[in-house]
Amino acid sequence: MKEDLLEQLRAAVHRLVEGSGEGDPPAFALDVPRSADHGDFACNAAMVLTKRLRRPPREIAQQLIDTLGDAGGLVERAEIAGPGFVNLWLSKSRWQGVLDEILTAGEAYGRSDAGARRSVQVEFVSANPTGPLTLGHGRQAVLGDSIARLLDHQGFAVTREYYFNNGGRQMRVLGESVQARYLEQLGRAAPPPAEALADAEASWPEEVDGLPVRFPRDGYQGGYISEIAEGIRAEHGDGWADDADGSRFGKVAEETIFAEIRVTLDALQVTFDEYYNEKSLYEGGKLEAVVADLRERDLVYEADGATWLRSTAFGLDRDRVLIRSNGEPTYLLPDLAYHREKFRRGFEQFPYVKHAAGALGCPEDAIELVMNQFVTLTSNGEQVKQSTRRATYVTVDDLMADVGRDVFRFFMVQRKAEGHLDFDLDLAKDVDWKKNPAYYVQYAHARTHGIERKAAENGVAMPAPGGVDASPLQLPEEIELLQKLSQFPGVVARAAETREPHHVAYYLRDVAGQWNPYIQDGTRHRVLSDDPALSNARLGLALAVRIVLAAGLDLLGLSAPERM
RNA sequence: GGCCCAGUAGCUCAGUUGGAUAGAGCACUUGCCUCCGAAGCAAGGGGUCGCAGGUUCGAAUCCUGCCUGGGUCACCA
Repeated sequence: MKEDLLEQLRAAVHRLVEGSGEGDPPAFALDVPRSADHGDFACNAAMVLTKRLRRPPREIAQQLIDTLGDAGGLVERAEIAGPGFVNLWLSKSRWQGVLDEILTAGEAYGRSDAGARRSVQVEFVSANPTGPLTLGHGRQAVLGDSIARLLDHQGFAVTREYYFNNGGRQMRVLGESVQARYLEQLGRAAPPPAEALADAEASWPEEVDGLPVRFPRDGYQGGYISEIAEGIRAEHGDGWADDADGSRFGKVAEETIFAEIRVTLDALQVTFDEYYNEKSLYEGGKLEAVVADLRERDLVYEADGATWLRSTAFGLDRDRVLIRSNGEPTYLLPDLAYHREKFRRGFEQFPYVKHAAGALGCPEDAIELVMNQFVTLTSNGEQVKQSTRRATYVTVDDLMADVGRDVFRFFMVQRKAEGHLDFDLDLAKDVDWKKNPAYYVQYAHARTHGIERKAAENGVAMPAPGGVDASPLQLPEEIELLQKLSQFPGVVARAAETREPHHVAYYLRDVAGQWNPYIQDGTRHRVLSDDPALSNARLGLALAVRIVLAAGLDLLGLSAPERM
């Protein structure tokens, strides 16, 4: 609808500027005005053209209107307003036509082949298996999944990938943490003093009450570590007590934790096509190859026993360590190898959902970072730092147990990604989740089914696509509803392009915000009436609303219930 | 201190490729269930869009400076 009009306007503008000199006509906007008094659409072309045409905007506006005419039957009325806006009204029948367009397209309404099946990889969550998923991970999970759904909806061939790190220092510390708890449980080691644990700077005694303190300085303090140790004890008794290193413990811990992460993701209805293991990069000489290639380009040098990446050559602030002096690579090296592998696997674009950790100097435009800030927690009016290691966090499982998947997802996707998401723990307990916008939208959807059930009781069938005469839809609120529904394809396209699913969430709230009052005010416009033609048209409207709401909810990963 | 993000109603946030009178939810006040679903509807109060300049027909939106909050500046990831 809007595109058709825009095309007509472009043509009209083109005719106006003909012979006025060189260059393309300047860009102008066609917007849906806030106030209905300003038309179905408003165009600022006349004001934008003043400089070029050297005439007052209102004069140009009049000329534009004359040139545009009825724009091939689209425009019913045009007015000049304010400093030179051209306000345009489309005929009612145009808007009524939206109804059948939606019903005919059905589930496909709003879909697009803009992506042309190009392959896109969305990599997200990518939490290392060192503990349960926290709210921060949950936000990434929901955000990344919705972006993947949007891109798929817009015709891209999407691969969802979880890249995880189970090699290196982090996992070693994890294993040592479990081992220490295991030995503590067997009475062969002593836990570190509580006050030392609480203080990040404190030093630890070698032993307590004659027992060695085995828990590592930067160990993981969560209760789940002890549970894993108990599991090992239940299975192996004290058979692992004399292990010199923690690698066996680390393996068990990794497997246990990863299994739990997958259960959580499952509950969120977030799925992945691939779990890419950092360890696989250590094999087959991939890391060495990266270093060698970089060295060839003089981007690598040795200093202080470590191997450095000359990242200042890319204009970054400082150089980074690729391989530590103890021979262990930093995360950066496998990460570089990982991205190179991505290209080798043929992906063309990578919206790369990660924390705002900063790009690693990869110059390819194809790597996109969707940054999202941490979820901050407040309790008693104070900020609580989330830390897996120090076991100060709220898990996805905790919150989902309280509110369920749909509310969780809506809550997480409702705010744009780069903003902070502040989560008040105390408020969360008091909050009435039934007043959540997620329910509001789902309720609007369920009501379309309620009406269908009522119609069935009355022996009235739902209209079939292609067979709906929408002309009985004459009320302003009915036309406005159709206008709103007609915006869905544009909203989805923009959300996919900008990787901003929150636009969909707000749009759905708007649609529900028009539909719920419409249904409620049954005195003015009952869907089911004595007038068969009117009933049929309004049932068609209910179906159209249902199609759009269901499609939108699905893009956000929410269910579209038939009753609540 | 450098860089990044943010500052919009009491609270949480939309709106930012420049458009007309700045929006929503929550909270608060007042009404509404013999009526297609009250997880709802109607009405109401609530604002120096952090501050100050600048750009122009027009600025919450763009530019400059400043203030405030957060993040980040490791041989952690």
